[in-house]
Amino acid sequence: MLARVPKRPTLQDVADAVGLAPATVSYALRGERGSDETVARVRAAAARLGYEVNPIAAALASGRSRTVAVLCGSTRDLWQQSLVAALARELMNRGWHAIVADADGHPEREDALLAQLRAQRPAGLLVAPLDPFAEQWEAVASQLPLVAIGDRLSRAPSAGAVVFDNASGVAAVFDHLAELGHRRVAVVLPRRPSTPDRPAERLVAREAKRCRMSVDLVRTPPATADRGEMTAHLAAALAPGPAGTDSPDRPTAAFCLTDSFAFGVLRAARSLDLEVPRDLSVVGFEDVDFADLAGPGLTTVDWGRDAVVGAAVGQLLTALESGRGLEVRTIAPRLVVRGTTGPAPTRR
Amino acid sequence: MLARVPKRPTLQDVADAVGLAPATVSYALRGERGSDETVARVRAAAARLGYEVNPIAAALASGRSRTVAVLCGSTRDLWQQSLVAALARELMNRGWHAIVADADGHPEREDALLAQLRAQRPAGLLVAPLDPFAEQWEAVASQLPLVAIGDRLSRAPSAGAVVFDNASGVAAVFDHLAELGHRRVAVVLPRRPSTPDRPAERLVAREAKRCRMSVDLVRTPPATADRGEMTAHLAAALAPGPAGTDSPDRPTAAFCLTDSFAFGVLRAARSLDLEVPRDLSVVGFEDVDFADLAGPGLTTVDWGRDAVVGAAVGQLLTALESGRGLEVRTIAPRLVVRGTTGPAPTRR
DNA sequence: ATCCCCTAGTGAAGCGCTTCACGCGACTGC
DNA sequence: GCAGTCGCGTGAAGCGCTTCACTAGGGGAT
Repeated sequence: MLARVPKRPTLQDVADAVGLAPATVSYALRGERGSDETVARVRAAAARLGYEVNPIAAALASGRSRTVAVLCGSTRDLWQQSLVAALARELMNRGWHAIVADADGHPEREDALLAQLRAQRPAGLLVAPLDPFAEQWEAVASQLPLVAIGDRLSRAPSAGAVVFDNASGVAAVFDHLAELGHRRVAVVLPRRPSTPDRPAERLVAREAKRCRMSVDLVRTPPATADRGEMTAHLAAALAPGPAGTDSPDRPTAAFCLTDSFAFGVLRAARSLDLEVPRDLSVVGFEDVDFADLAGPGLTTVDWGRDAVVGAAVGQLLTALESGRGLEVRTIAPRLVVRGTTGPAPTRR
Repeated sequence: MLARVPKRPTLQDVADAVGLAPATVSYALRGERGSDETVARVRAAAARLGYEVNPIAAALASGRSRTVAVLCGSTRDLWQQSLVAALARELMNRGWHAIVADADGHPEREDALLAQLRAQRPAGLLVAPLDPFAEQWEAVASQLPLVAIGDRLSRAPSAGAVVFDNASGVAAVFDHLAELGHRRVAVVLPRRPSTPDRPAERLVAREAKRCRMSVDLVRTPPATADRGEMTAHLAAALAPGPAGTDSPDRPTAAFCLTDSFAFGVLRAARSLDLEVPRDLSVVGFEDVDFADLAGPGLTTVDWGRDAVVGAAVGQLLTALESGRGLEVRTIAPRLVVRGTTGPAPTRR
């Protein structure tokens, strides 16, 4: 038989202890009303009794809670995994709670998940890379403060966002590759059937033109448990053309819009017997904590996870606590040159 | 001005719709009572109205919730990060919610975090690697179903656990290294001042003896944002001794009890100009999703994250839903040989 | 001295659900 | 035919908090 759970003190207990009404105690603890002296007495009594408000009761009574829902596209993606962990940590540190969900790579599940999350009556919502074009966001954002991370939600003007200055990031990458003499670069991006003409592609096209480079667009299936498919796909895209032609008849650099893809390219390169960076330069576009952990270190565009998390959580909580409005903030990325980029192989 | 949030239907609304008492509806929706016909009618009405129970009100009234708190030592640890993400996903898929917190590497914060989590009145608790010897677990486990992951909580007999059969994992590693001719191995483990004589160390000592190998115990600071400290520490431990002595006067293999440490060793090796696996073999002891992502692929002991998550969540929810007791389950690890281990360098 | 307003504090009504204790009719067994 | 059961359904009491509407008293302005 389990020991009985010791009963926690309630607001009423504190009220009895100080000889005031529960309402007074409630106001005092939140510092909303009451004389300084009363507030002090109430706080002291609460501390003495070990009282803590029951957030569930508070949420029911007020219709609000100190809980934020975090929804992301897939925690199998390394960047998102690290992002979600950091978001949860930051929320916790600020005295809030996170309930997290991920669509696990199935965008069609988003609706159901969102409903499931909202059933918990979160005070706000943080959404990490999902389909930013979906119509639903408009309805959601009009009811619940929402901050998107990575992309502004084009259909939801009232939502806040923390976006990356992709233009400068992409420009930095192309400059870097151009300097190293690369003239043909594979751009690896996710295969997203639903959103044609993505800004990222236009950006890439523009920068490539500026640097006078040709681009192979490689649309890649997402990282699943079985990475074989992704690797094979990338290997096919990076393999040299028919023998006898000018070597290398293939991109000499790969620019991956996700670090997972970059790791995929590294695997593909190994399977093709291409040495990095001698035969192939590889650039990522995130900065998972461990991009520099293994091998020669991945050259990558660092999105500054901590800055992003700070901006997103800070913005949301400020809006929640002081009613200020949400806005779109831009975080400037930084190119981190490590070991996977080098001079383009010279033609023999 | 925001559009008004459409009022959600309540239990009362459903009751009115079917002409029954709220109590009846409540029982019917949970399938606890009522004739089949009534249950069907109630369910139909609920579906028609788009009714969903308000989990907050339910939690307040019943003192229980479909929420599980997940507490871990540090989501900066790659394994734990991936574990937490998988736990949250699994819980969500089963219709439960996760609220997560991590001590961020500060065991002394655990108490406060636990209090913060428990204030949310979770139905159960999932704790990933933290100090399993702490006394507090006893009190916690006696009040709240708790499943530990990675270590059985020695002070809390009523807690469930999913543990790894470390003995067979460690044995496999030593066999593997012995077969490759290694005679001196560095064992890299976390620096945990408070828990002397850890079983892991005894295990290592026993297996080393069995395989007639000598061991350098390397206690390493945890992976912080600045990985320099860790790398330097490891480099010092792996550097050859004074020149002129029998070469290599250093461990020829490193066995890391955490994959983060393995990546640290890889960095240290690079800084020492040791080639892996020619000069130094490296074995990890986890299997973060991406141990095979970069470089030659890390030889590692695979803890089978999905099996672990399934066992932990399954056990906890079964206990919660059907009142069955908790138990200690053991997951057998698997040695995955990849590219970071090879024959010991021969003495010149 | 009068009026008004402002502040501190309070009573009571919920928030939306669960659950206890009970009424009622139908069924069983003798 | 009658007490004892059993299953269905219900009224009402909370769970612990917030918040509205209000009272009482203490200035300041007039």
